Amino acid sequence: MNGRFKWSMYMAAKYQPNEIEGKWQQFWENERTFYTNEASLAPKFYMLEMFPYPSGRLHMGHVRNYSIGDVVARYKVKCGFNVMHPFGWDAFGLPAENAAIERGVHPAGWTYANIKDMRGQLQKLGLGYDWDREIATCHPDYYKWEQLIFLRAYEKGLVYRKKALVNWSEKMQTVLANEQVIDGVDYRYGLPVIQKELTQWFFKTTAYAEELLDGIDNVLEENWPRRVLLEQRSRIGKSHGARVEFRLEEAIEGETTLPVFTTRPDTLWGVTFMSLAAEHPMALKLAEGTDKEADVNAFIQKTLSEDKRKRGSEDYEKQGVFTGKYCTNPVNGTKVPVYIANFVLMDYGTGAVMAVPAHDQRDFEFAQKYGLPIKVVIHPDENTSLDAAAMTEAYVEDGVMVNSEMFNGKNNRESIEQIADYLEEKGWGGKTINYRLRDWCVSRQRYWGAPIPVIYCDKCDVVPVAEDQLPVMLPEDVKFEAEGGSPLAKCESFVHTTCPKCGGAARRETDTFDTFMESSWYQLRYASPRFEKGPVDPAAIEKWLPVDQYIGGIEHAVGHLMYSRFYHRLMQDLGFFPKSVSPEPFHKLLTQGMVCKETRFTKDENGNPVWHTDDDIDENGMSKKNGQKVLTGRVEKMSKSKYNGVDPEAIMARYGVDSARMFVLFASPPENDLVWKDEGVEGVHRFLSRVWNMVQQRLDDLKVAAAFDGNTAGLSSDGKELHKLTHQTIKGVTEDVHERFHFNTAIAKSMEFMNAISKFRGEAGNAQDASVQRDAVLVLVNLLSVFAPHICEELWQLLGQTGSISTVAWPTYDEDAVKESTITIAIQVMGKMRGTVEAPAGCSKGEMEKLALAHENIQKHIEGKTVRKVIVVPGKLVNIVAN
RNA sequence: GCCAGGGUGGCGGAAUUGGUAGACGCAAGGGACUUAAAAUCCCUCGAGUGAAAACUUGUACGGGUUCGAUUCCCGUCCCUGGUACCA
Repeated sequence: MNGRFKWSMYMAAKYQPNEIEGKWQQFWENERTFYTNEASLAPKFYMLEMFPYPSGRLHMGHVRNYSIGDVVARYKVKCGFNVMHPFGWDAFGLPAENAAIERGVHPAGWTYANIKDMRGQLQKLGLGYDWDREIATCHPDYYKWEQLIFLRAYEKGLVYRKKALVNWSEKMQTVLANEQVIDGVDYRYGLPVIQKELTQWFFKTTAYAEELLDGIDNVLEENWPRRVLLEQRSRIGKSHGARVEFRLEEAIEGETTLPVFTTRPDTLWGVTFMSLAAEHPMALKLAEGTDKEADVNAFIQKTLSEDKRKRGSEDYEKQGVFTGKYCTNPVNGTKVPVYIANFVLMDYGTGAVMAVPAHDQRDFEFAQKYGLPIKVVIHPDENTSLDAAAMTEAYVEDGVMVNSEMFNGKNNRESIEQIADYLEEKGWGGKTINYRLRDWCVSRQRYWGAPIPVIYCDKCDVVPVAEDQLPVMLPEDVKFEAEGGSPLAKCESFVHTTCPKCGGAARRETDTFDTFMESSWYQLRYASPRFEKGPVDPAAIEKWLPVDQYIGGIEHAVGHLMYSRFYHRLMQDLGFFPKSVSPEPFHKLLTQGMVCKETRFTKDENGNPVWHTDDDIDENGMSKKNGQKVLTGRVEKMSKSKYNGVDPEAIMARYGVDSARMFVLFASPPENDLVWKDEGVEGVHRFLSRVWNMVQQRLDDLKVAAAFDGNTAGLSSDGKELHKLTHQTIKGVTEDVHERFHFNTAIAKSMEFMNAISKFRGEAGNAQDASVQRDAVLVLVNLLSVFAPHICEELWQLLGQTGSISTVAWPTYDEDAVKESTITIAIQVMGKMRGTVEAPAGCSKGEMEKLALAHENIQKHIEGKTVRKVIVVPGKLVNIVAN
């Protein structure tokens, strides 16, 4: 013990997380540490993670998502922000209905029980939420506002009805969601699913295409992951082109022209036929009453009955049928045959395509198959011409226009705009912009969702439910069966109603909303979760929106994130909150990676894998199921089917919450996939134990030491080093946490700091050393408290500090204290490392060069050579060029 | 096919602007303590040569720019994700 601090002589208590964690969770709840203070004048910070579906079981993906969010929220609290960090439940959805069918439990009961269970599990994670703001989207107080928003949008013409195809199972007499259809058959019986047309409700998302693009350019560009923006841009799919109207031989239902969209008006003179989608409204009409009618009908029926996914697949054979009709190319009066083709999509452009086989590969293949003419209108250049008869594929590159009247000899790319202007001038079409984005179909033929507030009357047609009649409640007394259609449609008491207009007998809409409707505006509702006069309190929106930091899975890159961006603008335009609020709901986005684990398996007699959990394997690596040697498979996303999931509760029970949280933060940066390793959790658990033991062992010294006054003069050289490292660590950790969210490196720096503190032994009797050690330990606990809050609260208290570490200010560093007094200079000869030398900080270039040349090993390397040049990077490196 | 992002020890990952590659952790090996084990602590740890000092080599592969390249440029291979008859 000579020259050292006394160590506590009693046996310090071992780190036992389960004994302290509950206590501090209760403390935060009692003190309302993480509840928003509406009266606070501090700047606001709205922190939000994507809310979960209440499946009933917390999984590691949740632990990761919410741990990341909690670090940011805790950090912002410590930085003095007035933080709003709410939580809720995306509570409508299919699993509840499946549970009802399979186990006879009511979706509502099942859902609320799951919420209770999951809330308990989350609270055990020690997450700092404002539970006063909790919402569940299946609650009428939530969905009634959604119904109101829908009605207002309907009034404004932003909602409409049209026919659309759905997946229909004859066996089950019901509509299936896309995920319930696997390779064209249903998930339950494996029987065929057909496409059936139903009238459904749509939001006019397309009206916002341009605004959604503007938001990306003006607000999100720097703040959202590039990947997500790219996916959103490509989903919106803006493309410039021209509309061209081909004349029909005779009017069909009053239509005299067949409009097409093309991005290549420069190939207009090369059109040799026309292709229509099978769904095109004119498809059936064209052949009506002709000898082609039977063939055309058969072809359309065949195409429509095929699975959407199959139609989109690569090896799908391009087929078509001639309608017997022709239309006329306005620019040159050429009559071209009209075909129905199975590769033309009704969803894009006008559902009709002008076919230019010479310059489009699909049209080329189609023309060859059906013996249609190929007409070249672009040559690669003046000296190279194409021969249609000799072509083996379409020429899609740029070149010189030919056979195109007044455009002959011109560059095709440069002529595109002029041709569009020419069409406009002649009244044959004109410039246009087309979007890939489709209107949003919100009708779902399911029970467990928000009812669409509409009534159908034989006399008055479609009648919206009066606003004072909202909510249209989801009835509870319904039967759930796998077969026989929607429970809501069979619920007589729900369906039969009176018409609000004429008072006669009428029927209610029995479809419910897509669950993306609920998740599109929950971030707005959180600002005033119990507001009774509307979906949102405008004052609260002005105060809290936008969300400053949003965190969630990359799988929502387009779906949820596109719908909520649309919905935010929609609600703003409907006047629910003012235009002064940002048009974007989420200003910063972090998309975290998946939680994965290696898979373990044996093989059955057919060579197919039989997945194993860790518990299925004995200590010799053999299967308890079949006695075979267990093999290790790829690292894959944790899933029930692969048996590679890890139960968060088991981990928490074994290592404690802080270790579980810390591991998911330390194992990799948030945006990467995380590979789960039990040994890794043990590692961070060991680290936390070392912190715990260090504080316990030095507690007596730490408690009696005076607060460090910042005066470094009296410190021993080790003391000076520790003081410097303290400030360097604050700087490094702050930078890692602040914008980069690189918690893995922040934790690594804390570990290095901890290792240095453990090694530190102050000079005997040096009070300044004792103080600087105290300062270091307090800083360590403060920094770690955002990652491992429970142990840090306990240690903070143990160290005799008052208050909660959760509300103590984040430490700040002194720029001078961070600076090194001596620097290590790297010395290279011809760019190769040959040694290092210590030099005082601020050492001049000349001195650096002198020190480098004097280095023993360097002399050896430059011996007998001429020094041509010496490159000196101040404070870093000297490179000697010699030969 | 197209678009995007990657490829660094046995593993997860560091290296923020071109300047000492491999921080931190895991695993592994060796040692201390113990009757023993666990726990804990100490040491080693990219590959090769060497007793050591040191040297060679090394960030998918092949080139280039540079005094100097994991980092910048060109080409190739591989992986992951998104998207796909988009007219």
